[in-house]
Amino acid sequence: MSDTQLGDNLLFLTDEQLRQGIEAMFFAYRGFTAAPDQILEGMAYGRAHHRALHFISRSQGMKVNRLLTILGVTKQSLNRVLRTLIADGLVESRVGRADKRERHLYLTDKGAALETRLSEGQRKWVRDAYRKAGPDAVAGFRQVLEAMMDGEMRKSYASLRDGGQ
Amino acid sequence: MSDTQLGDNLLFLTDEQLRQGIEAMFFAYRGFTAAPDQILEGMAYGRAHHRALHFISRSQGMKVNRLLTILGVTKQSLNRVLRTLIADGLVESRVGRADKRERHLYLTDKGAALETRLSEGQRKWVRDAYRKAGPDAVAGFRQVLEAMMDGEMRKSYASLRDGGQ
DNA sequence: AAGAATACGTCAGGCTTGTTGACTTTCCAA
DNA sequence: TTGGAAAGTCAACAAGCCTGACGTATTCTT
Repeated sequence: MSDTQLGDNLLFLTDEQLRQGIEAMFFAYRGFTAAPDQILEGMAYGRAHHRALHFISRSQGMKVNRLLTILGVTKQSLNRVLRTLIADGLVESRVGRADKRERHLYLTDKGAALETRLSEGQRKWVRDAYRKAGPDAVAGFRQVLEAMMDGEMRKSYASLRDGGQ
Repeated sequence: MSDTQLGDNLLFLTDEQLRQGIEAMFFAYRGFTAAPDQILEGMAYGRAHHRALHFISRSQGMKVNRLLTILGVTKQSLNRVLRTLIADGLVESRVGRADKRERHLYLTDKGAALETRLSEGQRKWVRDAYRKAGPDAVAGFRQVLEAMMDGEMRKSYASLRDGGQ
């Protein structure tokens, strides 16, 4: 392979390309969170509540500890969010059958309703973007995102995808 | 086109696929910001400072108003950040030559040094992800991200890319 | 020249979300 | 059985964002 060809093949790794990618990620993430944020606004809940609802919905009966790992925050931080969701009757916390230290989290009907409302805005946004970009672009998108996770996150991601507890 | 074929072609738009995309975006964004966050940690600066440094670096002489639009925060919020950066000698604010109401922002050598240090960690992260995924995936990644921005952001994004002021 | 509009800065106060530290309850193993 | 580890809770604090109101300098408009 000649130097010129090598150069051409690696053009997508120039600092300028990387900077553009970084900025694209920044702007896209804002668009990505805008829809649910808007619904949440003035609702006494925030993005943290949305995230908790999303993952509990995704994996009903999930233990607090697993949610902690997935969200990557301290348990104290999660606890405040969880406390309000439980107090407001959106989430139910059941003591573990085998191990009574554990708490298993479930969405109530009310919680599921809000989760659906929040997710639908976001899914619509992503769906429209996917449709515009097309299936091949989406495949690439997913590949790069997966490569961008660190080891722990990739595990969480895979376990959710595969329906693991 | 048969129903089966239609179904196959649109499989990337199922709710499950969209959910996975949403989760991938969430986990990847965390990986994406982890490197600079770690450097910042214990440094009296936060992610907000990094963002300001990044965009000032990208477009030296940028007006406060433009930075405000790009970041999508209130002027009070930006001002707190800017004030400390200027006080610490990382950013210089020069009165506009033509219009003296304007302030043009520049990175000092010290500011540029920190910006480089922060960006390098992030660029390395993105570069490694790009390399793993390959050029075609990166092209798709960029396409989807651009489709995921809203109108205003896409303008900001394009103006930065094209070196506009 | 007078008033409106623009660009920027600042004070005050509030909310969400993250942190650390100290604590209880429960389980398990020496 | 006793001590350590694990799961979860309560309290206090900080970062970072927000809104609202106000102040100042400059420029545009009439």
